[in-house]
Amino acid sequence: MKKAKPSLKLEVERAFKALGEPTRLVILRLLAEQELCVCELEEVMDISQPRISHHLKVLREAGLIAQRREAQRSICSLNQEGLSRVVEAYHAYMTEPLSVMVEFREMHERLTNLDGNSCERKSYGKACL
Amino acid sequence: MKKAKPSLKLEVERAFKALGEPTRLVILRLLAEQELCVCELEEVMDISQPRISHHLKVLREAGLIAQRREAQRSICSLNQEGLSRVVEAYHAYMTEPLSVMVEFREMHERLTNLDGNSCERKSYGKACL
DNA sequence: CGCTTATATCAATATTTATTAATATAAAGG
DNA sequence: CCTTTATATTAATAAATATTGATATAAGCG
Repeated sequence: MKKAKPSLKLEVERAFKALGEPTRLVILRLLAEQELCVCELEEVMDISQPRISHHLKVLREAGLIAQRREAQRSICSLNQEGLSRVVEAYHAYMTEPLSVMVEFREMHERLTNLDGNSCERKSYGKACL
Repeated sequence: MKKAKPSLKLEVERAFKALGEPTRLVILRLLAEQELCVCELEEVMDISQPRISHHLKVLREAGLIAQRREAQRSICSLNQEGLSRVVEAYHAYMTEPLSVMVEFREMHERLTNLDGNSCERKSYGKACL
């Protein structure tokens, strides 16, 4: 069976996490210049091959790049719509009603019930001294 | 003295890193509903106050939220242009010529000199057996 | 097939980041 | 001032992620 589609929130988190790492930002920027295979990235960036492969996997799973085989080589290319997809997902996440997102069920309830006395409720002890 | 403006790459990295974390994504989503002070976030999210403060700092430094004082309270609000700013910075990062970005100086050189023999150069030993 | 090239995966370690508990600071109010 | 409320900061710990070194897999070649 294929893996279930992650929630909007998880999808957004995964994409931004992939984008928020220096090595991966370099890979993306280089792929913006031209397609590169793994060993070329290795040579240009001067870092180890497993390290490249690891980051490529993260980027691929976030939908930011594509990889295809060509003989033994794995050719990497930038997914041009990558970021706009992420931005769309983020926008959907930010506008989807809280009542619709399961992970917000309880928080939505508490948010609705806010009465302006949140701080007072967290008394700092010494009450009975 | 004020701190120097970070490079485009660092700016982008910081913003995406701020966005790629589940607790912060919740804070952002709640602030999309309404302004909230720290203790309200604490109550709605049901997590500790220092934890909230820590994440607020990260979000603030990434330019994604604003905080203002009102009496003892610190009122947090979503920076509406936050994401578009980030997207613009990312776009600038991805299109700025490699020759212009200092951190790409050496990589740009090696990229230019790629000759299609990157893989062969990384011989796997046994050459002399 | 056996061999080489190219990439992927895995387990162990290092590094970074988040969380907690304790404490410090800031802002009223009596 | 002293006290309470609200938030921030700090040091210690826990958890997540990146890196490395070793090894496995995959694809062409003789």
